[in-house]
Amino acid sequence: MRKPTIQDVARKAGVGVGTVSRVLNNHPAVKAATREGVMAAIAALEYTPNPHARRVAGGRSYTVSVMLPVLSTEFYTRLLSGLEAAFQEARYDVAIFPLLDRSRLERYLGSHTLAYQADGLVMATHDLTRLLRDRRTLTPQPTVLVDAHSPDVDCAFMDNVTGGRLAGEHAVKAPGAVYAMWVETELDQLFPARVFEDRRSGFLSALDRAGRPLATEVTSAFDTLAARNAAAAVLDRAQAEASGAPCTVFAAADLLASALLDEAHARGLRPGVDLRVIGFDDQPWAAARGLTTLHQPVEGMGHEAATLLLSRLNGYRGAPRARRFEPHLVVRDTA
Amino acid sequence: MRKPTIQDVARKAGVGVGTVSRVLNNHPAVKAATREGVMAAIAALEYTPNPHARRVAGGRSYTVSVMLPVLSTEFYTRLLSGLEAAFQEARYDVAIFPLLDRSRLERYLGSHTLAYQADGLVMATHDLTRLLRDRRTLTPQPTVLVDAHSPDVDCAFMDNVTGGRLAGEHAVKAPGAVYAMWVETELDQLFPARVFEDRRSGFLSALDRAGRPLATEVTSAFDTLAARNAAAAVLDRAQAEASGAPCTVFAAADLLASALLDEAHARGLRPGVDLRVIGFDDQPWAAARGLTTLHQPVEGMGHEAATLLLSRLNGYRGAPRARRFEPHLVVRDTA
DNA sequence: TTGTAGGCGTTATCAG
DNA sequence: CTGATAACGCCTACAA
Repeated sequence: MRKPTIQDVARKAGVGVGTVSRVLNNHPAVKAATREGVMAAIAALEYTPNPHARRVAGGRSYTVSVMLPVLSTEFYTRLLSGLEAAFQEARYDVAIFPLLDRSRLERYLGSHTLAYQADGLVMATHDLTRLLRDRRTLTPQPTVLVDAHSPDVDCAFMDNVTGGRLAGEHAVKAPGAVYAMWVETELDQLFPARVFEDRRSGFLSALDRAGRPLATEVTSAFDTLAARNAAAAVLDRAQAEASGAPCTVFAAADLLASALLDEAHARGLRPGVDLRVIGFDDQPWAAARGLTTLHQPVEGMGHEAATLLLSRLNGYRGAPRARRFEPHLVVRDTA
Repeated sequence: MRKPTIQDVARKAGVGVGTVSRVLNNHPAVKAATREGVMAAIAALEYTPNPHARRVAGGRSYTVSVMLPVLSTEFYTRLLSGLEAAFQEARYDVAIFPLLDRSRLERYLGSHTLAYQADGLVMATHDLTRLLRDRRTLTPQPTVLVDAHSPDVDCAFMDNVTGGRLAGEHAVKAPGAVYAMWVETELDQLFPARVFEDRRSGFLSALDRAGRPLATEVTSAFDTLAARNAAAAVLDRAQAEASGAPCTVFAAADLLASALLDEAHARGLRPGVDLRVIGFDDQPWAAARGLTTLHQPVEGMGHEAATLLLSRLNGYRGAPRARRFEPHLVVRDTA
């Protein structure tokens, strides 16, 4: 029960291996009839080309590596979906390298897999290009950044400043006082990121432009309990300072908004009536709870990053390209 | 600046490629002097063997695949460390496949990487052997289960029943009432796991053997806020039912124990004096907070799983082996 | 448009 | 012990 090889396919289809190879790499110069015969043989034998042999033969391995921080947050799940969809379409496999901690990074740097296996590399959130270059652990291979940007390489990133600005512009449409809840800057010192700083600066600029002050802002860890406490703190302030119009609270992540909704509910406050809430992320449950929030085209960003890399793999030479993605406001019941 | 090949090394060392290959695979039949010369050449050239070529020629790629559920919990980080350490020692690379959702599983099943790249497969927590066999997506390759068990394949697993029992035996050493906090059964229906059921059955059997009743038990989601609420519920009960002796609470996960400690503190209760707390996991912070808890040799389990797989890869044929690992109680201040 | 042959970097076999 | 040399599965000229 050996795995079938290109030889087997050629024999079965009654053609030469060269022809099989051509249909595999859909080379144009193959007669339609021949192609179909080969395809049939491939299907019959359940043949899959051996990527290692492909790689050795001088070509490519049709796999790319993706390095990203901790998985399991919705953002990275969606990002991975976007990337994988695009790569799969182009018949590329993806190898995942989660950067759980520093030692793992070291391990990857010395890894054969990173150095050899992949035809290209996508790095999410953290720009490690310089690090990799210094270590010269890998033959320079096409690289693309996603959810991060650098002038040196292709990148696809989310414009969190714009996201914050959109939230701010929506917030000031109502007369009440404005509050905000932020997330503490990233946990891991090794890989600083600045999404929340960006959201904040966009938000503040919008308020500023409207001549509106920010009443109070609180910062919370990215965890449900901390969020609930922060929500309570905000509502304490808001209720103490209550003027006529309902206040607006911008929660810079839906996790925070969820806690705020819970806390408001516990206090008998009706979101959308007694207070306005604007979230950020548009998590799956947001629609059900009527949360007005910012939707990020995360899959789209992943897809675009993959496309950028694929174009390089197909030989594109040119200056680094930057693709910016904008969140958009989804207005629902809470604001 | 082409990457050096085995040819380059052979030339530089003044030997044949066969010899270089032998030292690479540390074949015994190489004179020490020759070996050193080759090693020197390898170092000088910064040569690294091309795993794809190895695969094509010799049949093995020196990489293994690891399929596991969501990363980012401490347990899996430690598990991965144990696995990676052992594999790295044997000069194997590891490819990680996070099973974030069902669609991703489908994707993996059709993946070249899973089918070709790996010489072996380790599956954590979920036994997907049957699924893979049915799909026959891959040439049957050596497989090992870790944190799960099955009579059909090698496995290394944690004995949670024993862990629960140890907690129970420690709990009944003191006279007060006994309470327990459990974690809701796993979120994802696709991959049911039963760690908490096991911990519970061990715990209950110990109480039973000691002729002691369980006063009250509560179940919580695996999340800090839910845990805090559950902790409050337990303490409400405990304070209402208070007898003379301090009660004992077994929190089946340190996440729960942490919330319990917080809630106790908020109520002015002194752990270790006014109530006893036993956790489970021995998370990094447990020592600092003086938490009595169960330590699991997670890295050891990972290491052993890797060792089992490596022995298969080295040709071991024999009945499936099961390696059981036991948590042990770490007694600190809280109980 | 297609088949044949050489080569990719290693391992494995087989003489010496 | 070691050096040739034939695979390994595929791609890519080159020739037909």
